[in-house]
Amino acid sequence: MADLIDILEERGFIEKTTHDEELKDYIRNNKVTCYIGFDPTASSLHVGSLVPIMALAHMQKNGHRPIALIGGGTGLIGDPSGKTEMRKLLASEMIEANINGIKEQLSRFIDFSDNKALLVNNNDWLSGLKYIPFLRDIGRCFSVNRMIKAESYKMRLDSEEGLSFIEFNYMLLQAYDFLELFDKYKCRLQMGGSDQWGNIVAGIELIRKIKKDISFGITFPLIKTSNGAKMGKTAKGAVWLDSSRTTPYDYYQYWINTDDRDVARFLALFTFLPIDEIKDIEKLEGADLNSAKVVLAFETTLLAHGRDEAVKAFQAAACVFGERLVAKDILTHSSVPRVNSDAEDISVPCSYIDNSMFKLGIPAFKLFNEVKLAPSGAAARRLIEQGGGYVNDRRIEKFDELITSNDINEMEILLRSGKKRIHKIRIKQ
RNA sequence: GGUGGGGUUCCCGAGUGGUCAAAGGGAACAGACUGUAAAUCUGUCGGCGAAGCCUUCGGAGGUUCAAAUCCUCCCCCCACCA
Repeated sequence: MADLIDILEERGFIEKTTHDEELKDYIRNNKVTCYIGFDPTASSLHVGSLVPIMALAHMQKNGHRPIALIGGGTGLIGDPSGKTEMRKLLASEMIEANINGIKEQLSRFIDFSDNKALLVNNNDWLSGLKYIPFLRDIGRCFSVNRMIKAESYKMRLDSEEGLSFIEFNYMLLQAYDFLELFDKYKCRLQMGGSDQWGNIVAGIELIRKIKKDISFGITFPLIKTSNGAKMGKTAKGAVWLDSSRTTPYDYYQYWINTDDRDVARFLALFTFLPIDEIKDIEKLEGADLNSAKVVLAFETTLLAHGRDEAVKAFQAAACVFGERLVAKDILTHSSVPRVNSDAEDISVPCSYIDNSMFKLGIPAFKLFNEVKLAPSGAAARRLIEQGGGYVNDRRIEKFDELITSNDINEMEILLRSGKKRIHKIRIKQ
């Protein structure tokens, strides 16, 4: 069995582990079951959850059994770890809907067939807990003195907002989850973000106290871009894995715009390309990295949305920004197209507008607002006045310039905002 | 329950009667430069076809020619005390 810890380590997944040596031995010599929890706070996961997802996928690829635990029960409470503010409490119907969305997304990365991986919802065992027995059996194992020293609570304990009792309990519930999975599935390993360290250790100790048995934890580093921004956050909000929230094209573009310094690191974390090939990328500099970014964008889109969407996004980008061929000798395991393709910009955002609109003409700024290239008429106006508005690659000079039938090419008009955002209008007769 | 301090535009945060669509910073957007990168510089950054008008400073009323700013009531947060 391949040495999973080495693989994860090499690819940048590991920040800290408990019992380093015992953990390595355990994984080397056993088919292990391991779990990671996901919060059902939204109906879709986003790029920020990709590290744990990829970690589970690596587990599976190396012959182990991952469990994705969806926090349907704990989601009703909200994890305060490392957060400055209390989460809004979610209604249980919302959570139920979110769980379904998340399930589907996880299945793109992890194979849940034939119990090769499990998906569980902790609501199944948490919602039926009885308070008094829980306090007696589980609560007694926790020292409040220790808990209030936990790093994960520190921020909130120091803050003005404080920490509510319900949140303070979160640690017990997560520890109980681990115990439950240990019992049911012999799951001895929990992984999670670095903010989960306290919760993970709490579970390990609970298992030791109640079961007199050993278990392990691994935390991932918090992945930031070299710019210091959190992964997957843009001004428009998170970059989602759900194609109806973030289109495959935008998803692709998100990765294309990766900072130079992050390309190799992200290839290791967010694709399954062989690490040796990725190491070669580290030698590249400057514009040479652009090919590697194409591969990164292609592979990540492939994982999240499938081959067809990845190819479409690739072609759309070629159409808008010019074709960029990926050299044959880099990242050879990637299936990114490497020869000239008949570029078709099928995944460019597009809307259909009636021909009659253009008979009389429509002021450019209204059109930009209409297709949502600008959030308001005023914003569209500013955009164009500052020279950022284009029709069919021609800069628009006046904000109220009329866009008419003359601007239609083969039943299409291409609008562009700045350098990167485009929108296609197809004409309806 | 008592006392004190707060709630300002996407975020942080100034503003204590007109000069306030509201300083400053961040984020964002556009331009120049570039490689769909970073950094830097410049401009913009509530809405309206832009003239002026409309909406915004926790909520509802009120005082005033004029209210983010003063008064009343209410809601929420925080600290200390009980």
